[in-house]
Order: sequence, then structure tokens, then C-alpha cells
Amino acid sequence: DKFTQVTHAMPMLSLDNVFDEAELTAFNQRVLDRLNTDDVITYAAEPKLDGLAISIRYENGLLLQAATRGDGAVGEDVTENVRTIRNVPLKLHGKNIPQVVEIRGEIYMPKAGFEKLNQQRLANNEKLFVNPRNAAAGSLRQLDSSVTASRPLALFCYGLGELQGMERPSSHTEAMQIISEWGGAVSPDTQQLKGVDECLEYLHRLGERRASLSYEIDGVVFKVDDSRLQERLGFVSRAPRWAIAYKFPAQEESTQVVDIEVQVGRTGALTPVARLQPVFVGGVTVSNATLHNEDEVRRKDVRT
DNA sequence: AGGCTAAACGTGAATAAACG
DNA sequence: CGTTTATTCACGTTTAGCCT
Repeated sequence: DKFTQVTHAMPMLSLDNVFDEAELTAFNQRVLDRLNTDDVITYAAEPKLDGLAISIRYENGLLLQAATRGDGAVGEDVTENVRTIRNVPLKLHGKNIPQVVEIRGEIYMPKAGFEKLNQQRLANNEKLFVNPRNAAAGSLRQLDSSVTASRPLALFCYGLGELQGMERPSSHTEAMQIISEWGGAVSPDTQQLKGVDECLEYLHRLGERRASLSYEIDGVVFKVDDSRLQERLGFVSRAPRWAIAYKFPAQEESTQVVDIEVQVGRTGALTPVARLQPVFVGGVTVSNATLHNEDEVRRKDVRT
């Protein structure tokens, strides 16, 4: 409760997920069906960074407010912490800067910075961070922004929120171009692709490079590039119909069920929980697994 | 000063029931 | 029937509050 609440001018949504090529093809088909067309859709692709979403608001080119996503409608004011991030522009470059622009992106901790930070912490007998994502999330929610300043955080921009005093770009690619001219960092791996076939190729290429990237990713985001098509596709409750996150296959590990306990929830609901022999997988230690969806567990195994 | 715990938050996943 | 809402849950980190 130490952070002031910020109501987002435009809600910050998440993305729907797909897990294999068939589901991605099905997404493309839904887009075609909705638009009632056979045209080849142009997509904008970018790596899906494993960090945390941020909204950064500029008025007359000056960074005035930065907020976490929160529940999508209301987030937390982390302006002072975001100001300490090296590649976040405090002032937008160029002329024709709109009166109000909200840049949205992902704050993350590069692998190299994470390793270096943990080496320092080891030397100082401090507790090590388990993975870059949580280290980034924790670093951003420091009450003392000088602590945040000492953490190797970085930003990649991936979109625009509120915009006043400027026409909305006609495509995602154009929006990224403009943000980049203002001085905002955009992923160098952003690419314009024609049709679902090129999306699948991109997926394979990036999958091969995944380990050599300087930051952790958990998938790829594909967005319908054309703003007018985006508008026609619209939104569902918590995600746009014009974008999808392709998630790389979850890592799997085997372990043993040690016990099964029944929890009583806040509303009195009973939920069986499997107590597991702890197992480290995908950057976290898993020691419990809910069994409230046991049919799913049996069918598809537990995903991390 | 250090250890421990509860609670908050961020991210992510799933189901049932209600809605349109 | 597909979408949306309400619940339930997982883990990692920070913080406050308590205890030793």
C-alpha cells in the first residue's frame, strides 16, 4: 500500500496463448473468419520477454508517470523506480511529440546482468535471486529507488496506450518505428511477416536462437499489423482478438506425490492439493500442485 | 540484528456459472 | 455456443510485524 494507485487511461490487457502450430493456424483462421476475407494477413512478430508490463506516460515529451499493470484497470505508481532504468528515455527525442503519449513495454533483467547481480549477492552473503523475471519484478517494487537504480533493468517497448495530439499510427510496425525515433528501445528482432507460414518460420528461427539471446523469452507475440484490421477485430474480456502469444513448450520434470491435503478456501471451497517432492523446473521450485482440476491434470500433465 | 510469518503484488493457469 | 466473470490456485519477492 506504499505505492499510489494509478487508473489506466486505457486498460492494460494480457494476451491469449497458443501452444503449438495447429493452434496458431487456428488463430489465423479465426482472424480471417472475423474479417470475412481470404487475404494474406500481415503480422508483426516480436519475442515475448519474460519480465513485467509497464505503462510510461509522457506529457509534452517528459516522463511524468510510470505504472505497473496491476489488475489491468488500476496499477501502481512506480515512476521514481522507472526513472532509474538506463534505457528509459526521460525525455522523448525529435519534434512533433504529442501532448500525451503512453508507451507500453516490458521491463526485464538481461541474463548477463542477472548473473552479475547474483555474483555480487553471493560475495555479500545475500540471498540469490532465483530467476531474472522475479528479480526484475522485485527490483521495480522497491520503496527506495536507489536500490532499483543498482539493479540491471532494461525496457523494450511494444505498444502505445493513450495518445493525445497525434494521429494513431496506421500499423503496429509504424508505431514501433515512431517509438524508436523518440528514443524508446524496440526489440531488434521485431519483424513484419506475411501470413501464418512466415509466422511459423519466424518461430523456428527464434526458437533456435533462444538460448543465445541476451534476455529470457517464453514465446513469441504475433500481432495483426494493420490498425484498421485491429479495430475491426476488437477485444474480448482480457485480450485483443488481433494478437496472440505463442508459448514455447513448457519444461517438464518428474517428481513424486508425497501427500494429498485438502485446503479450505476463503469461501469454504475444498481443494485437494498434492504435496510434491520439490523439483526445480523452469526457474522455479515446485512443491505443491492443485488438484482442483484433476481431469485436466490427468489428461495433459501439469504445465509450468 | 536476525529469523520467521503473513500479506501484498505480479505473472500465469484452470474451472464453473452467468451472460448475450 | 462463444464469451465473460468469479473463483481457485502456483511461485518469487518485498515489506511489516512479531519474536528471540
